[in-house]
Amino acid sequence: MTADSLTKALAAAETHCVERGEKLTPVRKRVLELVLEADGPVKAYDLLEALKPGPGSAKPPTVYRALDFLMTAGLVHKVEALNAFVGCSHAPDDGGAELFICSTCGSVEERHGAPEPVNAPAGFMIQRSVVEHFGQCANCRPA
Amino acid sequence: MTADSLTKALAAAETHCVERGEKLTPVRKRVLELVLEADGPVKAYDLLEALKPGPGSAKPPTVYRALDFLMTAGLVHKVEALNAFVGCSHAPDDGGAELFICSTCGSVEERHGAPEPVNAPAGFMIQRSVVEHFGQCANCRPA
DNA sequence: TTAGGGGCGTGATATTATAACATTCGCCTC
DNA sequence: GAGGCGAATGTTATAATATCACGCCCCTAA
Repeated sequence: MTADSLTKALAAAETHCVERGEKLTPVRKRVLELVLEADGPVKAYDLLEALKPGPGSAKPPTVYRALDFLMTAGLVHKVEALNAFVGCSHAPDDGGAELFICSTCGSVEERHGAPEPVNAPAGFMIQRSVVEHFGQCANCRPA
Repeated sequence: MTADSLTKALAAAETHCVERGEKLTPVRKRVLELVLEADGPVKAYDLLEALKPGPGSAKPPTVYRALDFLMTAGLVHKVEALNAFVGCSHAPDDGGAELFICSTCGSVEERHGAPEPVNAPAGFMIQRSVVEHFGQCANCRPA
């Protein structure tokens, strides 16, 4: 992500939060920035490291609270299979996304609006779906 | 799962392993049994507790090694979003399954053969997919 | 017999995440 | 301005999940 688009994304995130009646505080904004800057999924404790140039502040709850907020706001997704986090590249419209993660270069592509599963159990009401595909992206695909 | 079908499942698992040139050792068999007995996803450390009636044996690596083996053999699936494990209810044919997990009663339904995602990035080659749906099963669904 | 490998025991430690309580800050009301 | 309230954050500790590293035992094949 370029510096320019990063700035835009942060501004858009701020607007999005305000519309929801919430605040994108400095800590939250900084965490979002770090997640967006990364070129792939980021670990919570890597964020924690990045957050503390100074001596004291930045303990685990700090980063987990920020991540929780950002996930609830739809600005960040958790990659469950990696215990890592990625920035949401779409308009933060809904809660669910389909992720395509390249195991070679770490890039993540995000898709929304996947169809309902065709073979769900009868009467099952889906509330949240985790869909993560791991493999090789076009660039990393072996010839 | 009834005691009878549990016995059958264990026998089938044993056969399956032998066909693959592998051994369903007592530890592995006991772990599989515990996973199958449970009526929902099981945590590794709960298995660990269940494994040690005696004083010494059963440390984390024991159960994780057994789970790794069983997952590789296709006998157990990991629920990534829960860091928990479920027995495979199908013939252990392939590596991927689609899971429907009831958040109320904890029951898990498993489906195989989901269609390829319709909107994958161009050229992306999927190697492994994690698909987990959380919600309410027909029995637990609010009226 | 003697390696060699697989499976497992064991102790230590790494990694991921949360609980519980204190503090600060803005805001509203009185 | 004083006081109270709630949201956000700081802080300490600990829980929960997972792996590393080493060594032993057993089997088997040369």
